[in-house]
Amino acid sequence: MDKTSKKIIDTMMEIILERGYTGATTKDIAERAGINECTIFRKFKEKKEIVIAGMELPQYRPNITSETFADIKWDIESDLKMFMENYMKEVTPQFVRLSIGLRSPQIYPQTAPLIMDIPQTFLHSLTDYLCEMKKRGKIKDIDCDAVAASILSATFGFTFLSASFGNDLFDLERVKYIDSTVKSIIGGIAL
Amino acid sequence: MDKTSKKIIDTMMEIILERGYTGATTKDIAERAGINECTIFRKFKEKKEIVIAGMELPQYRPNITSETFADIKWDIESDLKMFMENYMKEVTPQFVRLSIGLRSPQIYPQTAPLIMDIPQTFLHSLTDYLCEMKKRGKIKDIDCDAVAASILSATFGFTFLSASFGNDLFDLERVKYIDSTVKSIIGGIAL
DNA sequence: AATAAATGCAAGTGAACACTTGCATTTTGG
DNA sequence: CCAAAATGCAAGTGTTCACTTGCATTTATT
Repeated sequence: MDKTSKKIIDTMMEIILERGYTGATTKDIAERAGINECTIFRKFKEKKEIVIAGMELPQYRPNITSETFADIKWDIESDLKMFMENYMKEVTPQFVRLSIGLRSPQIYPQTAPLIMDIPQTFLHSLTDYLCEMKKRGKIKDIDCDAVAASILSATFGFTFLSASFGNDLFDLERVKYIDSTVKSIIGGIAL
Repeated sequence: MDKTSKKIIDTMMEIILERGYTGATTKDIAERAGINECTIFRKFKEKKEIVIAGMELPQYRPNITSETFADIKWDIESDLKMFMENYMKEVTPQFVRLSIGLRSPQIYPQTAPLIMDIPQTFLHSLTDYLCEMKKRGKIKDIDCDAVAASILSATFGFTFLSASFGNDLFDLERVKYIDSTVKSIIGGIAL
């Protein structure tokens, strides 16, 4: 990847974060990247291609695979924290904002699968983990799919809401949120 | 509100669900609504105004106020279910998709406050409720803000993910999800 | 230094879009 | 039935956008 192409991609992603895909005009990109507009089209066949190329860079694609959640200690508290922490480490507010910006009809079909892959991987790893913990007699006889769904939703929901509304909604550190959520789910809040 | 204006709004909202705000051209709207394009501009000063007018209709604005969560029995299980159910009853997948479609730079500043109001109301009501339950000695000595954040995130996260990915991600009924989530949070999953 | 590749520059193209206008026709309400 | 209001129709405006072209200039390679 040459320097100019990289600069174009970075600038495009930057503007998408601010104004979404349709709001990121090639003129804007050129201006902010400090290059000529026609250079963009010498590097990329069309505007779409910039984003697609960007999504292929590790920098813009959270590295969520089953290995992301492989460091399991078979201790429910530290493991759940690990799941949530590693998810949030990769799925940053920036990525969430980016994926919202990518929901333009022009490119959604091509970007959606890449985005959807992430919750799916989390869900499968977590479900497998919970089932194994149940088998080992380390947790109650729960519905693993449903509990995994709760934890994914709580993890994703916090990330999304923080990314969207910032501190206006929650006045809560990530670590504190994870701590409290895991504590509730493990020990319950009832007496 | 006259019939034609209503038809325009409905059609606009329908197309926004499919293709977002910028994807909803006035030509499309006119065509699908079975009216002439210029009629749109006789009813509304500009395209934006259609959406703003739509968002003011109860039909497109979830009715989430503190009263939505007023039916409290002071029983933690049924109350938490009530919170989650009433939220999900109002904040439908359709509304979530709509609010995503409304994230165009052209109208975001004007629609954002309306959308943000909803999680905020939920959060405040739920926090107040948890504090009161704590005071009454009905639940553990928890961090009410943090637990409320978990429950909001879990509720919103499920709604969003279902709206985005449908059954491809979760194969889980809403009722079952709520049941399981509340059960985990109350009783915990640890032995 | 010579050559080739990358980039700048300026102008432009065609399409799509929001929005307008003037006038004919239909619908509505008293 | 009649007047006023609402809508249709057809054509058009100006702007913005993605994308192009031809040529000059700079940068990198050998």
